[in-house]
Amino acid sequence: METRWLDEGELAAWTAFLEASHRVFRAVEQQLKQDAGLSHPQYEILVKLAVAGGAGLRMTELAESLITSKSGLTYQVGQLEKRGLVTRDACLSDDRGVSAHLTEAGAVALREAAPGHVARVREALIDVLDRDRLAVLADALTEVAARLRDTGT
Amino acid sequence: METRWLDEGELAAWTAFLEASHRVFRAVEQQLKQDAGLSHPQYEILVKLAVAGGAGLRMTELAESLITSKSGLTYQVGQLEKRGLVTRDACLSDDRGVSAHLTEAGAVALREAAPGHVARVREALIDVLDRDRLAVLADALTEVAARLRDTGT
DNA sequence: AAGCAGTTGTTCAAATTCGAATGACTGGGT
DNA sequence: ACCCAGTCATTCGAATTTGAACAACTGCTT
Repeated sequence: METRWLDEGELAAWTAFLEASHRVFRAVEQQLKQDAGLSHPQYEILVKLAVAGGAGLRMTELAESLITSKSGLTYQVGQLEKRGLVTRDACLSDDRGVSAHLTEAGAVALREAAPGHVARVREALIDVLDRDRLAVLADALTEVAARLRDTGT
Repeated sequence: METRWLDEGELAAWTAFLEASHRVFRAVEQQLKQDAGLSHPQYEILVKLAVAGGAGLRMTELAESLITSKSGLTYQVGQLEKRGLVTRDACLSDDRGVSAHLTEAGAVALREAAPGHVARVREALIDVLDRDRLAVLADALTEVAARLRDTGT
């Protein structure tokens, strides 16, 4: 099959996507590490667990929602557990399972980290765009994510 | 200062950005590794060097355009050099400098890898969006990238 | 109730990433 | 000519990531 190369506009879109993603992640990562001593994956784990509430979350659910490998998650949760921000408990309904919970210290750490993180997210992405472009961006990327999610990617 | 939390739309945009980025990178990474035996960073190095042509590129220039650390680049270029896809030569005008060049084998590897890569990029991002949304996306992310570039991030 | 394919989470080794430290060199000012 | 702050690329160790292999368990089927 003949390759359909990217035209000028398409290439610009791809390039911008690459550069923006890298730079935004870098900016966020740096802020969190510096001000809260957390990596972005770690911060995301805390957020997901906070949202989940008392019930906690299974490791697999957590790994899927973070789009990371299971082994990577095991490692990161281990790190957070060492610091006392997270607990791992056996699952009642499924002996194979493990569910992670936010500790009180974890909730505190999240509360303290959140304002600086949100500020950086605004600075790097949200506040750069006007309402309309942001809406289109959200819509477009939601669809992109959804497609890949369904593909099993 | 009082924190300006993200409203519903803003949060949706940030979430979509996170998920889409992760999934797109993952998809691209997987395709390249599987079909061409290259990591995405490695592929990008080959592309930049191909564009640069005979003159090659300084390590620092390369690192900046790839948005990676210099030490990370040294490692990856080392890997490519081992495989004979890239050469490192002393810089004539600056004895500290090193410039990287694409070898004939590197050019071949790139030619062979490109079609599959482009196809995956289309599938994951470009072809998911209509012309208008793609244009807005490109425009928006170009600005996001530019801001962070200027900030030194 | 026994088998079995599939799921769950961890462990392991290998690959990659980063930042700090290093050694070499540049360029301009004195 | 000499110094000195700054740049260049690499090296090093530590942290992180990944996939494959593994052991334990589920729940369906027979």
